[in-house]
Amino acid sequence: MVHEVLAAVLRVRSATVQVLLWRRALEPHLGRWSLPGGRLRIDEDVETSIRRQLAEKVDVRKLSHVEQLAVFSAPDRVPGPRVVATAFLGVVPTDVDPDVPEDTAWHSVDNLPRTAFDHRDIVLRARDRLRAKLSYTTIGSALAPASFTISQLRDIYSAALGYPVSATNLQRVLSRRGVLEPTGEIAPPGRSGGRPAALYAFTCNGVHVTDAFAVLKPPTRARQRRT
Amino acid sequence: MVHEVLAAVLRVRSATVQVLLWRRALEPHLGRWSLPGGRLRIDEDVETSIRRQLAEKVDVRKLSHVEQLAVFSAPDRVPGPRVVATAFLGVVPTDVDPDVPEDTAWHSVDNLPRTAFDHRDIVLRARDRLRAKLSYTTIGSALAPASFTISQLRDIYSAALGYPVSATNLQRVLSRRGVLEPTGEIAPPGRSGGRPAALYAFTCNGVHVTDAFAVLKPPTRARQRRT
DNA sequence: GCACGTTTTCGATCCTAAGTCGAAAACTTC
DNA sequence: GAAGTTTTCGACTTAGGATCGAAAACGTGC
Repeated sequence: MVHEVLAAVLRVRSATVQVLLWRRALEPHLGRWSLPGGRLRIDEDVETSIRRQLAEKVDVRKLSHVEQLAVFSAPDRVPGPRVVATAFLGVVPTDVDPDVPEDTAWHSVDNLPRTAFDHRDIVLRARDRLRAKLSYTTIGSALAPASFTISQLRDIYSAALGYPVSATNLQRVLSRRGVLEPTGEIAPPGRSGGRPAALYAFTCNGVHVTDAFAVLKPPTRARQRRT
Repeated sequence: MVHEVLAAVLRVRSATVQVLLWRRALEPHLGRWSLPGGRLRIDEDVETSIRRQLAEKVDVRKLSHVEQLAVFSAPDRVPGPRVVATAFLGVVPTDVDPDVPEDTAWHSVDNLPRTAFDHRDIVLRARDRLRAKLSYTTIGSALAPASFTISQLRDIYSAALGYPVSATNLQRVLSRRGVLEPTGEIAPPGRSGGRPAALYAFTCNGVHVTDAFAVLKPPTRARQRRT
């Protein structure tokens, strides 16, 4: 049984969430758009494999985040011999613009072209995962550049979530969680003036779940009553 | 490449979280405890497969919940030919006690016996997933019986989370979310007296994420400012 | 029958943290 | 210097979880 790895690599650009797709040059589904990936080799685990294939095929070496999404295993998901796929969610920061080959391009996830196989399902699943994780993890740090103004960060969050976000609230929520800190630098004001914005950066390296997002927390003052 | 499906089936019993394991009768790792599961057949997807194998092997037909956990794919995770595993989290309510074969038994996840391969990692991952999901989904309905008192539910949550939970708070949190409702019936008081408890039931069928657990919510009054 | 222990239930209060608003600050261009 | 822009910050409101204690409803023992 063949096992393949696929990745929905997402980024935020021009106020939309985009996914990296490449146009199939072979049957079946010639001309349709599909996710990068390929066969799992015998000597690598799935995460190593997807990182290798992304680096080889589409020149995305500096993904800011990669995580498992789900296994897609419907027997007829691709024509011909059985192929089980492990799908990944990948994230690229807004400021990097990796060179991509001729046959690949970024597409808005809200306006996908004709996709191959079950890849549309995978893309939408990846988008939903990203949105959900913005609430309770530091995955925003994978979307944002190394340093940014609060307005820029608000635009990223707004685009990823699909609705307007308050800059004031965003700053307070992230600051309270201790994942945001000012760099001390100041960004030059825009062409139309306005107060120069302070630059911020995420304090965390990597994406992790924020503690204290959970409900039904453990008791604060350890009363050792028998429940 | 061989693909197998495995399940960490969890339940709460005697104030602990337990997992269903069976004792290997073959080499390698003869005598160690391992997760139920087996090979993926050519004509079934992974979820169909794990449900079939659980029903066949350990007589667990009425799982209250099943979900994908992760893919385990280290090249050397099992000796011999390569085997990639899709791991599942399964849940059984506290009140049912399925017949299990001779060579299987429930073990506390906090005190696991000698386990085979990477199955210990899978069990611990399943436990963590269960704990996290108690916060923001209705997975508690999969742990609990069809009807229960608040005290019983508190004991289930306390055991699953590993720390004492307030019955008052638990009831209010679940009620506010609209997933808990009184059945109208009354449970008989215990041997030592006490006010008889009202019986409750979950209003939801199946496990789903509670909306309104998210932070950075969409604006309530749709101000259409250009953000 | 009545005091006592037990368990459940419910209201009241506290507190943390998110959502909202508006004014002040700091720049631009005209 | 006046007007327009954008950022920043404090103050307030609101929501919802955490905690406490009293009242309710039962049994038991004297």
